Amino acid sequence: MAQIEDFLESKGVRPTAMRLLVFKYLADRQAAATLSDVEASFSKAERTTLYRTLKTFEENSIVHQIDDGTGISKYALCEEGCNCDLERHLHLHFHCNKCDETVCLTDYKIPPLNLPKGFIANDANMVLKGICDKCSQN
Amino acid sequence: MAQIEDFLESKGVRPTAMRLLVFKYLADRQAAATLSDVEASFSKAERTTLYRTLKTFEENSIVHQIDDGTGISKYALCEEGCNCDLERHLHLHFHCNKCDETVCLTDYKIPPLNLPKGFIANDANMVLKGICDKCSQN
DNA sequence: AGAATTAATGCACTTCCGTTGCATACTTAA
DNA sequence: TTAAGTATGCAACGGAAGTGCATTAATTCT
Repeated sequence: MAQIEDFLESKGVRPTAMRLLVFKYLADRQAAATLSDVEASFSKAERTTLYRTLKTFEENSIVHQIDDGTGISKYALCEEGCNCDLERHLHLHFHCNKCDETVCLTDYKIPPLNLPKGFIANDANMVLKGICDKCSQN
Repeated sequence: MAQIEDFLESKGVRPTAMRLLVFKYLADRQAAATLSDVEASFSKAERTTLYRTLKTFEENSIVHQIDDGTGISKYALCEEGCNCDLERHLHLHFHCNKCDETVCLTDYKIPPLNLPKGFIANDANMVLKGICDKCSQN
């Protein structure tokens, strides 16, 4: 917990009790979490507070937001050493149609592409959909 | 218009007046359209009707839905010969942060990837974000 | 330490998009 | 022409995102 505290401070985020708990929740989780997911495990906390906690984390490059095509924003901790501002999380995300969970495939970078003249890309989002490793075992 | 009529029928969709107009609207447009876009140009028509028109088009592989990360579904006509059911529209989409329009880059296919063991992908979504050709000229 | 300032939280409420149910109008087939 | 099926219009719901404001907690300054 003390480590988390230091970490949040190093990111310029005040380590309040709420934030520590939310961070821990995300850290203990393999899959990306929606606001509702977080809400469900902190029944005592306000939706808005959790919403703003996630926003704050995102603004300070502690989590990254994932748009996996379900229409609901999900959040996942940035990898250690992931310089979010520069590399913009250009890794893959995988959404399982069976368990409906979305995970980061951090080792898989989005392949570079030569776009048509005039198009300048500075961000990318790539989501693969199918059956994840856990679900394909059963 | 008669061509459109035939085309819709060949796709198993009844060519009603509304549908012909919506199809024409999409065909005359370069960028993908949101429901609101369509709504705005058919002020006399009901939101729901347009909504269902787009759904019907989608179900019958006339348009494909695009999730460009703005959180709002967009729709674009399928390319001629695009066998939506089989190839699943695995082309790129480009979202311009300046004009907020999303276009299909139909010539750019999503590059194949070797996923980790256990992951089985059967669909993919890839959206690049930046400045489009029109906006980069100014 | 105590007052003043700044930041975080809680509560209420709004907006926007997607979606559904049901009644009515229209089309097609018998 | 009647019956069946389909499309449209209207009303309403639900979920998620977001905002405004009052309250509480934490920090800073003197």
